[in-house]
Amino acid sequence: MAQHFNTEVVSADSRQFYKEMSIGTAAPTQEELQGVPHHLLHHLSVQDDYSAGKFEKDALAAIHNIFTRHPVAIMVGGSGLYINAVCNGIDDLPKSDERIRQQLIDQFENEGIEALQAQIKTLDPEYYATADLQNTQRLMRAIEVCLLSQRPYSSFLQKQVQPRPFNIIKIGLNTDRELLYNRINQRVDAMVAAGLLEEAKAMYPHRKCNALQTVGYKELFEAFDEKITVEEAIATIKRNTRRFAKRQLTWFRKDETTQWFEPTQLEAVLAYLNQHLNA
RNA sequence: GGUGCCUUAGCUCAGUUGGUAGAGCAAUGGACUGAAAAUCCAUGUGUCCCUGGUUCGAUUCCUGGAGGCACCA
Repeated sequence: MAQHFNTEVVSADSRQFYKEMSIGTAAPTQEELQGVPHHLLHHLSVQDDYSAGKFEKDALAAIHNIFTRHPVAIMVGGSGLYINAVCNGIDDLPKSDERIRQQLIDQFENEGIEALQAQIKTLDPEYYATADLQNTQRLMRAIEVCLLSQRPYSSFLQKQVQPRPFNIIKIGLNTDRELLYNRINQRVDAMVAAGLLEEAKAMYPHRKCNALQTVGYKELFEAFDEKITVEEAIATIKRNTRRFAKRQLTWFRKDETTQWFEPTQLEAVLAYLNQHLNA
């Protein structure tokens, strides 16, 4: 598609950002890039902090950069929250604070989820009323925002779509579930054949980094710690990738402006795009 | 060929003193505002191998058969 429009690509894949992670993230090879310039691909190290908020800024900068040369830009990827941040905007929340986050993790481990629930009930009753009270990560983030800002977390959530100075056309790709799962299983085997174990081994010292909380690596770390066998780890990678694909579909199906195609329907996608670009 | 055991959800198995069934895993649906390939919520899955018999009623008991495993020959 980028070749058809003679333009460039912005990656919205939150794991292909990291230059040390190529095999396990199925990052495109030099050959697959086909000479098309790609932005926000392998531009970070696994030790870097990154977030949806930073991605919004970086991606918008990359898109405007492309617009100085081409009338069309293409964003590709799988991380729904990150794509939403670019398409709709993300509210200006305080960014995470390592010290407070560690305090909350300690509190959770010592006092349980009830302590977090009680705290958010006091700090932000409005959020408490609708929050997923079993989701410790989300509770900790909400408490963190309240503590950092001295304001309720819910007061930041505008839920307003930010206007963008460009039109957005959304294309979704999906196929028969059995075929999709077969291809996922084959892809994992191909990763293993391409040296996934060696890549994961090299990342083992960084296993605590957020970037390594990733399907394909976290399971192998368990095998390196001899908690499971390598065969079990590979089977679990396949299962977790299937589940991840299902969650992606759940996320993207919610957006009614997305037009869905089979992955093989390049001509139909191009026809759809041309029709909407001229409109 | 003989003897014994087994056959129940996609898989591994539990169970019904006879009233058509349930765990784990897999799977399915959903949520999602700086950890998002993260995190969290919800939900079933059935000719109980086939056949005839006993019975108001059989997946359960009995006859015969099929398939599997083990041992003996």
